[in-house]
Amino acid sequence: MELRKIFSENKHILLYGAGLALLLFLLKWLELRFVIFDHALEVYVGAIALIFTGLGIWLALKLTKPKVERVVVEKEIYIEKSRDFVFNETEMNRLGISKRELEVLQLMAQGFSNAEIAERLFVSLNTIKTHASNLFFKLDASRRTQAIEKAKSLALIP
Amino acid sequence: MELRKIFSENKHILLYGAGLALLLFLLKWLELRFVIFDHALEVYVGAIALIFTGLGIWLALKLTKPKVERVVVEKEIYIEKSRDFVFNETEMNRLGISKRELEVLQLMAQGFSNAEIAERLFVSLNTIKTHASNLFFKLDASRRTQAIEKAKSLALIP
DNA sequence: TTTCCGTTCATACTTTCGGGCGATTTTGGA
DNA sequence: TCCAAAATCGCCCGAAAGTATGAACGGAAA
Repeated sequence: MELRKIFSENKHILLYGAGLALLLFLLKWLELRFVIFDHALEVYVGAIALIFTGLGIWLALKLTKPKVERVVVEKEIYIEKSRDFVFNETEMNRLGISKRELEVLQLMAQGFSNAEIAERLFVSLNTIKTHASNLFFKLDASRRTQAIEKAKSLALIP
Repeated sequence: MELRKIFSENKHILLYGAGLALLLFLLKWLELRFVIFDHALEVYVGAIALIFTGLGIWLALKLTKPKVERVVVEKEIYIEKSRDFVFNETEMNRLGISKRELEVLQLMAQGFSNAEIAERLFVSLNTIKTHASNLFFKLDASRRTQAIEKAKSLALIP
C-alpha cells in the first residue's frame, strides 16, 4: 500500500542509508580482525572519505530534480470555412466553453456592446464582463475582436 | 598567466582537495591528543562519512551541469482556408471608403488593436482613430465589432 | 488656380473594455 | 445529499476605444 510508495519515492536515500550501515558493520568486523587503524589511520580515513564522497556525488546526481525547459512547437491546423455553418461542439468542449459563454460570444460577434448583451440576457454588466473575460482566457485572446476571429476559425460561431 | 586559469577552472576540485588535506591533518592532530577511536570508532567513522558525503554532494552540485529536461509543448495554430472571397469594390465606392480606411478595416478585423495597426501602417495612433471613426460613420456602426460584421456581410473583407 | 478630398496628426474628453481580485447563489450529477 | 462547476454580481483601476474639433499638406479635378 503506502509502504511501497514511500520506498520508491525515497529509494536513493534508503539505499544510501543501507550502504552506510553496511559499511559500518564491515568496519566493525575489520576492527575485530585486524588492527588496521593502528598503522595507517590516514589511509583508512582517506578510504572512507573517498567512498563517501563518491556516495555523496552519486546521491546528489540521483536526487537533483532536472530543470524543466519547455519548448513550444507550433502545430498548424487548417480549417475549412464553409458558408453552411456546422457548429463545432468538440472544440467547445475541448476549450471548456459553457453554454452561457457561447451566448455571450455570439452576441459579441454580432457587434453588441457588453451593456447591450447584458440587457438582452437580463443580467448585469458585470456578469457579461466575467463571461467575456473567461472567454478571452479560453480562446487565448486579449480583445473581443481577436476572440471573435478565433471563434470563427474554430467554427464556434458562423 | 596559465596558473590562474587552471585554478579558476578547477576551483572546486582544488578546494575539495584542500579540504580533504586539512581534515586529515586535523585528524592526525586529534589522534595525537586523544584516543577517540578507541572508544567510539563508529561515531568517528560516521562523522567522517557524513562530512564527506556532504562534500561529495556539494562537489557534484557544483561540478555537474544542471540537468535540463526538455518538454515539448505543442501549441496549435489554427489557420483558416478562406476559399472564395470576391472583394465587393462597388460597395466600397458606394460607401466612399478609401484605400487607407480599408487597410485599417482589414487589420481591425484581424483582431489588432488601434496601437498595433498604427505601428503596422507607420502612422500615429490618432490617425488610426480618425480612420476608425470615419469607417464607423460610413459603415453606420458605433463599435469596431459592428463595423467588422457589416463589412463582412458587404464582402469588403473575407 | 482654386477647390475638393484623402491623409496625416493633435488635444481634450467620455465611454467602454479588460484585468484582477473576491463573493454568493444555482444547479446538475455522482 | 453533497460537491464541483457554472452562473451571477460587485468593486477598483488602468488601458483602449471612440467622439469632437481643428488644422496642415499634397494631389487631382474643375
